[in-house]
Amino acid sequence: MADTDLALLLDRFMRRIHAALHAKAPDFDSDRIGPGGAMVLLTLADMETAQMHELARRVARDKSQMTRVVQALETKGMVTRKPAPQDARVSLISLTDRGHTVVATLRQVLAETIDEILGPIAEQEKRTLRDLLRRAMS
Amino acid sequence: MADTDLALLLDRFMRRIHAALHAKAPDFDSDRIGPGGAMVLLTLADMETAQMHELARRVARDKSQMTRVVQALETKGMVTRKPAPQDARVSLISLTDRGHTVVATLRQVLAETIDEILGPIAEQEKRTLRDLLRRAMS
DNA sequence: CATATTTGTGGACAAAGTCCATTTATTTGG
DNA sequence: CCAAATAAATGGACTTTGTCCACAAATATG
Repeated sequence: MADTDLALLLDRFMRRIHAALHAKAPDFDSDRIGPGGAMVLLTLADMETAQMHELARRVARDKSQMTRVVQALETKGMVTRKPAPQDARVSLISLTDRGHTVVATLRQVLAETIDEILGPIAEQEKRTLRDLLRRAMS
Repeated sequence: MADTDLALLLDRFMRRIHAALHAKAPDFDSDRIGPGGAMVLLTLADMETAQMHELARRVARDKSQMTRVVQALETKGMVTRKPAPQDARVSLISLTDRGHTVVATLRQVLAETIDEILGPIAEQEKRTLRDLLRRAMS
């Protein structure tokens, strides 16, 4: 029942992350990847290659919006899109070299930011937190 | 370093919550409170009465946007705004009876939703999760 | 008391999200 | 084997959120 608070906490957490990124990352922001683009890039880094609808499902965004986000990332040279051999309907998205570079710096800034936010809790607990979320979100 | 994943996990979590609310809550949605409005209402329920800028800080939104959100909630009869006695600049926001009712149903739906999402993890662990977040977010 | 600072509001614009229709491929079941 | 259903991706049109800036009014400060 007090689970309700979780929503507030999560919301605040995400917003703090975004605010911090916005404030501290000139690189990140000069590329004009938004939070949306960033999530897609990070997800792609995990998946190596993905179809649009997989991607949309994973980051929980509308597929039409995913089209636009990916298009934006493509014109910035961070992802490529090529047709799948077995199924002509699907496009396979993957990171370019530039994309990987961006992900690397993005990860670094993100890690710093999250570390700051998670200052009050111990190293061990962070691991617990991550594991719990991972299990819940799988 | 692998903290990075946390951002993805949190993002997915929040989006799942929003999607679920959007899908399952006719009440919630017929009132046309958005996610933003909902967060404000929940926060207000915790604070009992709050100044605009406090509220804005707590839910991590721009103050000008907070103005608009609160105005919207006010015209829906969920919050009231009255000038503070000691300082004529500030308005004190608080929930109306209707606001409390909405918060109650909102909490219920939210709790269900989160419970579904957190299905994979145990009761005890949920408590841990909540505590960790609360400590980090304070 | 002049000057900063704080609080809230509003305008104008940019970004994100939502819903619906459409096109092109692929399955499916009769 | 082929109509009909389904799936993948895109685009249009619109609403909601978010951001940045300027400003008015009240209060704090030196």
